[in-house]
Amino acid sequence: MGTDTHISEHRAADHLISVFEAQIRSGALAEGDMLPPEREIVQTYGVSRTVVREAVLALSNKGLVQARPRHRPVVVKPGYDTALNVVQSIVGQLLDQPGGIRNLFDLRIMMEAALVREAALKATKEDIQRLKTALMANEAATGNSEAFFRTDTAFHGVLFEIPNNPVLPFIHRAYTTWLAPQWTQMPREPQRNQRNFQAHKRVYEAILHRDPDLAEKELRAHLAAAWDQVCITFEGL
Amino acid sequence: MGTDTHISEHRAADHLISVFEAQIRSGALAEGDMLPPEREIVQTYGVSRTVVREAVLALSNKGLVQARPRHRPVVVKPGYDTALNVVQSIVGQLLDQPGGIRNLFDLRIMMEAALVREAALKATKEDIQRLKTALMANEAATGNSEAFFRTDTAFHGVLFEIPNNPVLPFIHRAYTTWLAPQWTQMPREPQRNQRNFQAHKRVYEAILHRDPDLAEKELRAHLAAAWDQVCITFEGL
DNA sequence: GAACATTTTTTGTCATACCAAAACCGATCA
DNA sequence: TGATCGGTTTTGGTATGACAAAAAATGTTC
Repeated sequence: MGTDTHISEHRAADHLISVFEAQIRSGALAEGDMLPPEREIVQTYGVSRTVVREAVLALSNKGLVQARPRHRPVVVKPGYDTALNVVQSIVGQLLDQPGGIRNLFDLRIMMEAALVREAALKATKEDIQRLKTALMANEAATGNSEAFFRTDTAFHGVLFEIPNNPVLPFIHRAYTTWLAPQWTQMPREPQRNQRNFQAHKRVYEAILHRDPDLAEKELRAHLAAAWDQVCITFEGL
Repeated sequence: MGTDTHISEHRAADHLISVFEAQIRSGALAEGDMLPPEREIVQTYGVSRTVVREAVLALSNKGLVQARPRHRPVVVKPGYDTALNVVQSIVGQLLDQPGGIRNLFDLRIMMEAALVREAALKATKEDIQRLKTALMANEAATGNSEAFFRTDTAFHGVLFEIPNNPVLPFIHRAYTTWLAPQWTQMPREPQRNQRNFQAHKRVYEAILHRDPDLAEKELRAHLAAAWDQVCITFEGL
């Protein structure tokens, strides 16, 4: 019931954390800056090194600073790049849930179906040109499974870029960085690559003809086939 | 495994972290169990309390244990609930980006447009009944802005439940828990509530008539109006 | 001015100590 | 018997000091 957030009680580190977080967000600590040495923070804020280290560690885990061992922590502006790491760990957790793979895959289908609809309705000439370029690269790579995988994700990536919403490429990156390790070890015969390319081509042509229903249909068929591949590869369903 | 940043150099805490993480995932440490006392871990693994505390803190930040001050950390199985907190912080970061509000709102429009399409095509009788119940509660609350907000999100929540994908309600919760604080302080005259309810009703009826195109159109109109409200409330665009 | 050797910082880790809150336990009392 | 109350033990939060090793800063030599 009680959705936690009982931050009621106070640890000394929490204060330090919020102080630095504010300094980072306000720009007092710019990106690339280094945090002061631990002993200096100790003197400045009158706390023990224990607390300082705890606070810095928390900032590091929050992604606000990047702390390599034996190096001073470096400030990183919170943004899409820093968020990516966290999202990836989230995706990992979601995948561990029962049916996680299927659920995330379904979600991807839903999102990408919506994407091709939008693309069919609102893609600019430049968008379509980029799609075509990606498609041609995809075709050229049907013989090389490794290269085909790259051009495959690139083609889908263009779809995520069309709505001009930076959150979408972000999601795509989070998804593919999970996918990549699993996908690459799947057997990919050239004939299957050829079939996938043809599917991409049909989606592209539906977008070209400004037919959202057809684009969605082709996209869903393509991803359903991809899911079958996944199923065959990982017996676990 | 090392989904994290750089596995380059070794901190002593990293070992402990992976040990406990393995124990949690394998079930050796079940949900609700408490981690051993720090001093016991010290003796077991032959490291200092500094390292133990650092490891526990990291586990806590990872969401694998829930550590209230002065209490023993309690093991939590990674799942949707634990992931929620992290996602909320991510959403916060994304909102801080330039145009973040607009981008996330657009994303929501896109997702929910896809949702009502699916609902119009595949909603069961039970789904439609739940939608109707939520709609009626919504209508009954047009006079009370606070209650209307609750029934409003509940109605949209039902939409996220229809595809039977637990990730979708998860996303909805992450979205609304951000939205709630901002939304509630918006002025909501009953007349505006009435208009929002009518919009909900039109979406519902489109789903009832199995008309995905109309459902999407009504949903987009509804959310576009909602965005105008947001714009009016927060000058910052 | 560049390559090398040396000194100083700074982090990572350990050990110890103390306080206060929590948990534990036994005695008391209804 | 069972609940309550008080004190004792455990345990987490913090402080302090120390040391090794790596990094950074400095100086030295060619």
